[in-house]
Amino acid sequence: MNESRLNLEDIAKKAGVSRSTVSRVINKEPYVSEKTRTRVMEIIEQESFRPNPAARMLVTQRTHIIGVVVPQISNVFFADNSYFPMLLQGTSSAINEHDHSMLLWLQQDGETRQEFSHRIARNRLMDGVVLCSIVESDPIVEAVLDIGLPFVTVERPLGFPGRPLDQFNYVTVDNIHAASMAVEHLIRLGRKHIAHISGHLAIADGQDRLLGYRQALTRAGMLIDENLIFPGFFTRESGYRGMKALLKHKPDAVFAGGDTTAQGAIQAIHEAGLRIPEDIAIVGFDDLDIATQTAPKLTTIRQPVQQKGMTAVSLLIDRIEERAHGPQRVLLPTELVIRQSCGAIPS
Amino acid sequence: MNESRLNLEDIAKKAGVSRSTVSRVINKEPYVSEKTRTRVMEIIEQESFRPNPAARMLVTQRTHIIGVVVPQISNVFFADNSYFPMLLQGTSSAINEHDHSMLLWLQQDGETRQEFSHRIARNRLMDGVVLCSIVESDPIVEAVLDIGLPFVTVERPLGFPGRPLDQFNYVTVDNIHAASMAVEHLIRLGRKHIAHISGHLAIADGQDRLLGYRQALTRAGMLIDENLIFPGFFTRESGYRGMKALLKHKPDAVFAGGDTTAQGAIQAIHEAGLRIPEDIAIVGFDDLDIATQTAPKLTTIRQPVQQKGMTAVSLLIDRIEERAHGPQRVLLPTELVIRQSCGAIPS
DNA sequence: TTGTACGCGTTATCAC
DNA sequence: GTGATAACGCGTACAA
Repeated sequence: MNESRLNLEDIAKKAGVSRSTVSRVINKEPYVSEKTRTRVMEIIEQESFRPNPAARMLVTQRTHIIGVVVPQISNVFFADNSYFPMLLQGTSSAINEHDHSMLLWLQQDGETRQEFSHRIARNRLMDGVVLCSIVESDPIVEAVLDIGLPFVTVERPLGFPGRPLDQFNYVTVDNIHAASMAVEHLIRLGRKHIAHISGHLAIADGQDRLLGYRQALTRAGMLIDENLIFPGFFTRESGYRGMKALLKHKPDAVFAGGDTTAQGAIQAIHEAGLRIPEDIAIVGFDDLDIATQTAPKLTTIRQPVQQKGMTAVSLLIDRIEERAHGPQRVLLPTELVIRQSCGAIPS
Repeated sequence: MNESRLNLEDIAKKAGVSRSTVSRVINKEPYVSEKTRTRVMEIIEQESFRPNPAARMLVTQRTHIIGVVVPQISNVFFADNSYFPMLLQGTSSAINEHDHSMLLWLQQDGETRQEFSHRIARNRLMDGVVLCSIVESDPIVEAVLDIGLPFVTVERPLGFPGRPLDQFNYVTVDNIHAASMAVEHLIRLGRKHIAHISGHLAIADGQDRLLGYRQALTRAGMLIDENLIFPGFFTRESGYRGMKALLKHKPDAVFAGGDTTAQGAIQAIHEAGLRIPEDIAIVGFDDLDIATQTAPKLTTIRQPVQQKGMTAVSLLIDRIEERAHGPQRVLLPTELVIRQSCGAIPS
């Protein structure tokens, strides 16, 4: 909102019609003659008039603003990988497509999740929010539920005691199945001691990938050695530390919960003087940019991160505009991308 | 804006006062007795009432929304490095501190800069914008100038024909001096054939770093070999290609326009079977996370990216609230961070 | 098909 | 100190 600008009344005067007619034209309502419509349009164009959004919000009770909430789980946003920038590209694209605007919420250093959720809930500017990296009993989810703000999570929601889980809308990938695919690839290649550096286990993605790892081993009749499971945080650093710890137990393969984690693990493997894939094979998850920049290039599970963002926004706007009612869940496809880190020949 | 909520009138009724008094309390205005103030405050707290921002905007002509505009120069945002996430952390933090909200604008794939600038200018939700990666005669800058939207650039602005440059507010670092520091470091270590892979030369940061490179060589009495200058784009890929091209001319050192660029260059150097720093020394710029993840670790120029974002927001809000009038320029400090990529012993 | 009149929830300007 | 009341700019029944 800057300086003094024209309003509906001014345009109406210039066009020789009433304010309501101009309003009808702008909102593409019926019952306006072609003649007046074009005349009004011309003036609007010529003055490059845009209705005052605040006035509009006030009367329609809609802001056309979508919030995107990014909690700071272990600094993943601002330094560790490109997952969130890609997700934002996705949400931004869809939000733009729907003629909305994107309000971005980043958790601050030293701000608790509780405080963060308060900050979001106090703001009344949004028609709905996209939530990611949610954890069990997440205060952010509780807060938006409390104030009745429509939301979609980019993640399977975890337990929320006392909350009807069937009202949650979300978009994600089948992490369990995808993780199984990764581990089965390693099994197929003859690996016997397959380790796992998990993602953040407070997050569904992390939990489900661990579960998929377990299932794949079990299905193959292999024993699960708890020593070969290291709980990480989706970060490079936890991948590095995890691998260092795992090396004591002589794994011949690792499934990392994310590409960034894999990157850290690769560094640890190299520092130990071991070769990839000869001594240790490794599979990642996400297929971020870095997957093609490691040496050797990383075999990984590709998930459509941008599309997750886009879909989340679509679901959200459908809900806001009440085009959709029941719970909406979308599972996007994943794909095993074979590169050089497992010794399989890329077909 | 969700469902039916309470308004000033409701609170007033519960407190047994008038709407105006409640308004005064909320806006911390004087001329309210302590007694009524606390009573009203209690009710506000208890009902967790928040004034309707739309109504507020309508009358105050202020939205308390700051836009942050990120053009997509060679995909830098969503895949190539952590510069923008860090910048966003900075803006977000300051915006939050000032009780504003952050509207994020990302240029879309396939969207021209012209279209992007239109999309931004059409939106009337912002009190001001932070602009980055601006180029010469940038349509985005032209657009915000045209509509009179307050803005601050995170970059020294380039020529804008017919525009009074002295009205531009910006925050940046002294790129020329910083680049000189980097090159002088290489000279001090005895390097004779120092190459430069530049950043994007349409952007001031890119231009100024190149200039600093030239100045340092000249001051040292060294000849400038144009063959040793490769025009890049701040991306890893341009660093990789640039280094491949430069290797033909046998440089013994490289100053890269950014850490990501340096990362690409390092890869090319290694692939050529050369050693760092023995055969080629390399200095980067930014001191991003990746600077400590290359092998060897990267000597680089540190610039305070988050602080750039924070400062930009402060300047902007000062301008919006008319606390500041003249042009405001802030130069943040840089620092040479010596690691292992030049052969100097970190002191 | 068009115009009138009211309401959305605040802040600001007056009186008192 | 406090309370009416007029804006702010738009959408929308309702009347014409």
